[in-house]
Amino acid sequence: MGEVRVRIAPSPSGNLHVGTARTALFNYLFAKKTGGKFILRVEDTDKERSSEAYIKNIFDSLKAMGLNWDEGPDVGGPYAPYTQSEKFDVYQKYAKELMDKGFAYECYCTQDELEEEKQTCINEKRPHIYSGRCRDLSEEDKAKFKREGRKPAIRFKMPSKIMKFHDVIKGDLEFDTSLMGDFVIMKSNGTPTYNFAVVIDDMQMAMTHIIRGEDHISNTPKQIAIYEALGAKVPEFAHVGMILAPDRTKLSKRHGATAVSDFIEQGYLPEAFVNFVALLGWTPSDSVEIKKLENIISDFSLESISPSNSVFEFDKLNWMNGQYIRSMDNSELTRRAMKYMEKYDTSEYSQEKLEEIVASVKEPITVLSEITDAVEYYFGEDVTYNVEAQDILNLPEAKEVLTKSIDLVNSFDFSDHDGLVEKLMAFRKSFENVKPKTVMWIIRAALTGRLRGSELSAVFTILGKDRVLHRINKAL
RNA sequence: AGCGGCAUCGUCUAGGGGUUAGGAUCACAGAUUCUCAUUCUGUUGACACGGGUUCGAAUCCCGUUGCCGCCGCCA
Repeated sequence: MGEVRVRIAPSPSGNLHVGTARTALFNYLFAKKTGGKFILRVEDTDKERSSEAYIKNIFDSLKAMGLNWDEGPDVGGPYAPYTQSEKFDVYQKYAKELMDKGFAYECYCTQDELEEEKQTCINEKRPHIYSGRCRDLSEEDKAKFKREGRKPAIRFKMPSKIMKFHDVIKGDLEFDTSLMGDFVIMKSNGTPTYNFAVVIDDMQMAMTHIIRGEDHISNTPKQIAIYEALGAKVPEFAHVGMILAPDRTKLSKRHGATAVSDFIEQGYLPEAFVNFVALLGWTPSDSVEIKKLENIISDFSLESISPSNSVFEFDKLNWMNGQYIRSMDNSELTRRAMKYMEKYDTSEYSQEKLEEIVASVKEPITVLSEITDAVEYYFGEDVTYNVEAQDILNLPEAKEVLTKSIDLVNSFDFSDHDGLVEKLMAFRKSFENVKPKTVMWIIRAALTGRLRGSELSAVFTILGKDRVLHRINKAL
């Protein structure tokens, strides 16, 4: 077998979808594993629904996930162009070839006629298949239709037979193509339909394996028929199950995020996202689930992908993202967290201090966007107290604790963190009738306005003596 | 309606004629503790149903059911 060539062929009619992202990932993994090429092709034959903004989103998302392509619209390659709208003439050429060889014919049916035919089938409870009434149109008929101003579409003559093919993931598949009817390959406006354009491109671009969602299984016999009519080599197929929302319907806007960029925007790390998505259908052989892309590559195989659909649940994604956040080094984490701290004046802190802040709040965080709220009390002179904090500060013992804590703070050497912790630990146990935990709560409430957050020692050192005293006095 | 695919804890999955049906996540409990959390330990929880083949079926076969997909001059 020669070099493996696989592709991801998104249609730029929306941002990069989670399902497309996973298909891209599997293609990428397979290419890297086999030393082959991963190609990006833009399927924008439907001009109305395609846009530049979506193309950019798709490219950016793929790059963010680390799925870099060897050939594509931007980087070029030996089979350029990699954008379908730039090669309409090519499809026309092949459509003509198919007509010349008798594999295709012009169809002058109007939308209304087609619709009527379909309704009849439905009423008679027959499968709705195009009748093929234009198969044997005479030249006079054609001329007549043309005079009426009708523009022909081109249909492929679907041979009637039992078509069998092997799918790397699903196994042996069998279809009765007599149930499919002659389908359109060129629309009357001169542009190709999906089923035709993919085949032409995959053939021209010498794809060896077609790895895609199982929503394309039923299209496969049609595509194979075109390959055969063209005398081209049929590639291997591998159909991956669908990704479903928790309610087991198709993942859509109403379930929240569906685009990779939505997830990144919310603060999911692209590397965590890729890792999670890989686990939808693929399992590491050593059962270590947290794995970098390069380690997944060596362990990957197409055959081991699960044939069934999988439900996309946030629980595990959140857990995994938290794992990535906690294991990331602080300077990198801070760099990525900056955009979630834009509402604050971060200039009051040095880079080093900012890293301390981020490090001190990162533990409970599952998505980066939670940083915004988590660091709130590190900015500004005063804090606002939430309900829990108010209750604690209203405790009768609060006044005593806070008053005494002023002496404690005055005794601190803010440059000696260990010493500070030692004094703090002693302080919390120094009350006879106030529990250590409550002592800490009172101070925490005064300094941060809440009962949860960074370790208190970190709050002290980051805030600094002046602001600590200010907040204690304010609380008093 | 027809055609195709799929079916193991709630979810992601391992396994694939004889297993205490394994792991991860979630939930719950305990331990640790500068609050919450993290971390650690433990617990609950599954082979869709009915036939068949077999000494033996969750595993193979058939059927049923359920879910998903396709039946477009969308991709």
